[in-house]
Amino acid sequence: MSFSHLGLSDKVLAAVAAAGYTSPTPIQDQAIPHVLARRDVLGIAQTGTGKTAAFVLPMLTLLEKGRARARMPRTLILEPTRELAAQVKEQFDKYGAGQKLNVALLIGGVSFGDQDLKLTRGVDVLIATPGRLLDHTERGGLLLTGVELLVIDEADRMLDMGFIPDIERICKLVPFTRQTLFFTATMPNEIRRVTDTFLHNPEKIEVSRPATTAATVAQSQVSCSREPHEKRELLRRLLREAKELKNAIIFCNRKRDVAIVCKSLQKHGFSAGALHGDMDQSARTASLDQFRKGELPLLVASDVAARGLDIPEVSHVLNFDVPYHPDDYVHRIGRTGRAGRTGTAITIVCPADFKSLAAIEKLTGQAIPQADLPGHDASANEAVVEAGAPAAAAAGRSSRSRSAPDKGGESYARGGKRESRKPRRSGGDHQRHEAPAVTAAASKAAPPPSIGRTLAPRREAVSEPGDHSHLPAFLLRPIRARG
DNA sequence: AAAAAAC
Repeated sequence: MSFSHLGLSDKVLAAVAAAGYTSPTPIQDQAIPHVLARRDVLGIAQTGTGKTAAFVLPMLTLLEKGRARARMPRTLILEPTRELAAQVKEQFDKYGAGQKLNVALLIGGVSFGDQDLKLTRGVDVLIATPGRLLDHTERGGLLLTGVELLVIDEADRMLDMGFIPDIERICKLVPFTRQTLFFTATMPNEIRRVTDTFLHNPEKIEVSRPATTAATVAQSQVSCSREPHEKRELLRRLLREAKELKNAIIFCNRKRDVAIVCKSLQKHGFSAGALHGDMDQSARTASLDQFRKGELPLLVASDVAARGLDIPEVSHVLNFDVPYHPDDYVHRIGRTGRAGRTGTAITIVCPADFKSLAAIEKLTGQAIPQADLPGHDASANEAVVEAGAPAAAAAGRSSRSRSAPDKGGESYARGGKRESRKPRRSGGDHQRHEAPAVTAAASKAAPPPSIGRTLAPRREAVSEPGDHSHLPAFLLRPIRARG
């Protein structure tokens, strides 16, 4: 199988070959001919399936003809986060280097004026997050009446983030006759409503969900008390003792904890950077760039980094917190073990997390084994297993089927009020549906109860701040870098 | 519960 039969132009084929790709992924193979035939496409695909190139490559071929007019972009791509938007732009820069294309990025957090200037010069490809795009249209600096092709990417995530009303507004600003490419990982009712309204006789392409969690990722959990201080200490131990750690993303549930954990690691001599949505855009970009280049081995991040970001060669994912929503776990650990490489995912679990953990094990259909950490006090975890086992068993009786991708359907069905930008994801909806039996391991017999034991005794410090004797050199902070 | 996204 090669790219040559898909109908791409010679220029694009040359760029693909130069990038070292020889065979298309299933979504590329199926979508590209339809895009080139100017059909609408509904692509149901996860990130990591080669989805971006599935629209970038044919768009480059289509854009070889024609020229952009001032303030009237020819194509428009909508992305849920700034980082994803920037990542798509990189793909255009990479594969479109041989073409004189004007590609503009309209995202928040950066200068409005520069973007406006670029729009006046005419753009072939406009890549945007919804808020900033609407800002430009409302100020009159941007006309969407010349858009020939519209891409809506990560639609279900936009739904989670409350962007659907914005998407609908934007869809009404582009010509009715445009071509639309629509990508989503799942099809909840609210998304189905959007596709029914805005797609014309779409070609539906569904690529098999990559096994929810890649087999190349070794998963484990480590118990801990909920004391932030002890969690940070455990995190340091995990980093020190991790095998074959090259670099790691450390996920926290809250932005403030991202900042705290990052600072703490730095204080203890680790070379770490932070990434969350309250940082200014230049700092976000800087952290991500340094991490990608390998200059920064540790990235402490919120779920802004959980989905879609392409960071090759992440050896470890560490969940400082168990994510609230099981899908987020799958996305987080999907940052490692990519492209057939091996990866390691370790999750720190406190007693209060048993529900979230049971939901994760049910979603992935596999129990997460305890990490082997000699001397680590597991007493805090006995409460977890004890409380978690009945929950997992109950889940086996009444949970949803994983073959039904439109999870939480009814919870999305109502609403649609413009002013409500709140996510409508209903927590705990997994309790209401039915599902396959939970794995044997997850429902294994619970150990004897240890009632009332929620806090592990304070462990002896593994090392004092400033004692970096066991820390590999590359994990150390360079002297007087990054205050 | 939290995060994300416009000034």
